[in-house]
Amino acid sequence: MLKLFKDSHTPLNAEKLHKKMAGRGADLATIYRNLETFLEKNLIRKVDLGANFTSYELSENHHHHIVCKKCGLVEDFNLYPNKCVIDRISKKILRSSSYFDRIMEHSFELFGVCRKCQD
Amino acid sequence: MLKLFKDSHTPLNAEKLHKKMAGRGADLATIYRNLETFLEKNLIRKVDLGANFTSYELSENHHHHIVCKKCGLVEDFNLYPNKCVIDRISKKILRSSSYFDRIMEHSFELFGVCRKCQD
DNA sequence: TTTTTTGCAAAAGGTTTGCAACACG
DNA sequence: CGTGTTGCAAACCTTTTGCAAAAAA
Repeated sequence: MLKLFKDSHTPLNAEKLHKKMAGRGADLATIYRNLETFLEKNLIRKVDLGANFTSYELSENHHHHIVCKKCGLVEDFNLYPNKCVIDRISKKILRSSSYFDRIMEHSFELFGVCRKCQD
Repeated sequence: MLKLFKDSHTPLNAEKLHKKMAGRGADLATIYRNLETFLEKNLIRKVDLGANFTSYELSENHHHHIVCKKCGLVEDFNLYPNKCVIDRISKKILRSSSYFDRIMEHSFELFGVCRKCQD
């Protein structure tokens, strides 16, 4: 199942994984249980692309996404390789926070309309 | 219902709105329908705080949140008033994008553990 | 044999929808 | 009246859970 993630260039959700595994019979319940396990081991992380379901992707190679609101096209981006823009900003924000002194994760995705859908 | 949003310092979800309206009988279905209407009019926007439900807040006064992963405490932040940090970054990202030349929205939330829960 | 993982079916939880009753212009 | 809004109940969809069968150790 982790291989499916490696072979995919976009985040996957349970449904997509299920389809990709069709034949080698992996039940949806099993998929969800495996996802849970991978999350605990920090092998994957949740990605919210604005849909009514959760997607997942490998934790390695941290990056973010631009999502087309019409067709769902997903493009990765990573301004500075090996160093997330948000980390620098997070530190600044943390200094001005009244209740937190530790940040562990962040969500950051852009939503627009891709060139194809624009026309 | 919009007043409830104005009176709240945190994003609200359908369930919370329902409770706050208890007595003046607003059905959950009605609440969801109203939320949908407000979204279309851009009066409110969706906020994903990592839970299994969607929260909403007024569109005015754009800002983002730090969420405690343990107790759910939400703190707003806004590094530069009236000017979202992300907008500047978005432009840079857009320049390096192969498929997009327009971005309309973004998600950006931080997740950590608040001081109280840290102990 | 003991432990862990799987499939199936049922349940759960949030959200949406159909429809008839109601409110409003 | 005619249009739009509400409540209720049922439906929907994603995700979770119980349990017994199957696989692995």
